[in-house]
Amino acid sequence: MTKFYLTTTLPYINSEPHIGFALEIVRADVLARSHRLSGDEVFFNTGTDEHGLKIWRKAESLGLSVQEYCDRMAESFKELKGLLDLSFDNFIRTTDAKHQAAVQEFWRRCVASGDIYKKHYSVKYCVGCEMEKTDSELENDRCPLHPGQDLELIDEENYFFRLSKYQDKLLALYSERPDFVLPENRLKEVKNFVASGLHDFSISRLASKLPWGIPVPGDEEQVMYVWFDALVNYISALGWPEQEVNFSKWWPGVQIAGKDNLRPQALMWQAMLLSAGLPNSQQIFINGFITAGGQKMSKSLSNVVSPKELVEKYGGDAVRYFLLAEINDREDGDYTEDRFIDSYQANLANGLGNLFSRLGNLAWKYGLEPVNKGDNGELSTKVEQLVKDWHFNQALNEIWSIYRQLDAKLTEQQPWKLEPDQAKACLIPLINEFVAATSALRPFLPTTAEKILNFFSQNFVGKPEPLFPRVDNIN
RNA sequence: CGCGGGAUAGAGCAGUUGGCAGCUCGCCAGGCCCAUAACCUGGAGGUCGUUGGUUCGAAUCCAACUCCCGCAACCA
Repeated sequence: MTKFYLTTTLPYINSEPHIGFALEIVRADVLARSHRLSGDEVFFNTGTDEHGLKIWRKAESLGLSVQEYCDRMAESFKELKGLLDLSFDNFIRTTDAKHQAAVQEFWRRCVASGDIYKKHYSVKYCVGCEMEKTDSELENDRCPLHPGQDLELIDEENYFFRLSKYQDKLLALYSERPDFVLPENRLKEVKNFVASGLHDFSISRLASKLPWGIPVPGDEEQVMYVWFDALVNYISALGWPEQEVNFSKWWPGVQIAGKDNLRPQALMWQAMLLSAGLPNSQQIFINGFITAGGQKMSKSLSNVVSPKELVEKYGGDAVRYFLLAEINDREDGDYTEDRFIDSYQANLANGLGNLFSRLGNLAWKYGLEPVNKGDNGELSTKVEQLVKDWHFNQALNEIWSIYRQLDAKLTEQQPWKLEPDQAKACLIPLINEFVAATSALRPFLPTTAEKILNFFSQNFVGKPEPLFPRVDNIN
């Protein structure tokens, strides 16, 4: 039995779940389910990233205590499990005591490797924005949003991580393992970036300015910067450092992340692991973004799509289907409600749903015997392999091409015109084929696949219920 | 010469090693009537962003160019 550890990134809880995170966790879920079905032992981790100034301020603006705010948001993210039918085994919060202790131990290990040092750090601060500004954010050395105000210079002492030390080791890692980051152009991207030279980065803030963070061991005046804190979750979730056995059983694992997370995951985190003397991740898959009508989703454009609203309207499997079948596996994908509806109507209502009704009705009318779970070895092997290579679009295409063939065969063979015995003889192979194809569908649309398999594996006591109502009946 | 992605039928996209341009939706015409007014068959519709090169042959390889979109370090 093979062991398989898979984790999403931890979404930052400054806002409600985003459709982009739904994409990430649904893909992870398909991979986890697929591994379980092939008999692997799976540990699937997700959770929430809860520290940092933005969270602190957000809670303040809502008049909540920061802990209360975090608790509410963590609940909101946990709701995705039921809504999207997710099968994660662990939900970690970076405010968990166990995680905080692990991060502090991780910090000590990096200190022991000589990779953490203190230095003065001067930063430009815009009073108008109440934000630190980097040079790249400035125009003519002024904040573009508040050009009338002079920037303040703040001189602060922070801890830095010696990222520059790991340039060669990271480059070696990338060349030794060509599938370390997928898709390969993302590996190329991070490789180029590392080759262009790395600078050390600040990993702490003054506690007086940032009260919501994990204390730096041995320095009460400083708290850790959120990235350093959050990345460690991938191993603290496994019980590191106390549960040594469990940790080495699962780590290294596979990570999935959005393309904005390429550097933190494939670069910073890997350098941190090297510093702490731990093995690098096994593989990192980078998702593209979902645009809304071709535009980047952002709060200022108020075009952010909520996965929860979509699920409430169309159902969890419908949302899973759209994300898995219509969003490109390797590049950005686009969402519009029209696109969603078109796909839903064609593939789920008129496609799979209607085919199920056709076959289900005929099975009931002709009083067929229950069908044992059929097997299409060729199809399931192919689909399994496609999933492991993160080709979700193509995997679903393979299954749907069987469904289309079955629709055509039914129309061609017209069992409803035959004598009962002949009709049965005609239907049985078709239903077997349908059940076998649907068996391969289980990791993608677990609820729907289960309904179909259950229907055909029992005595037929009536007409089947529609799986996906037509859109005109939803609104 | 900052990094990377994209440009293929009205729309959305596939095209793995170069070998007669495909899929889904939409549209038109037939068929079927088991089924969620669903399903099936056929058809119309493309100088594969531009220009040049390699080749018997290029959407595919090479070069230059045009347009669009992300990112450009402490930003989930």
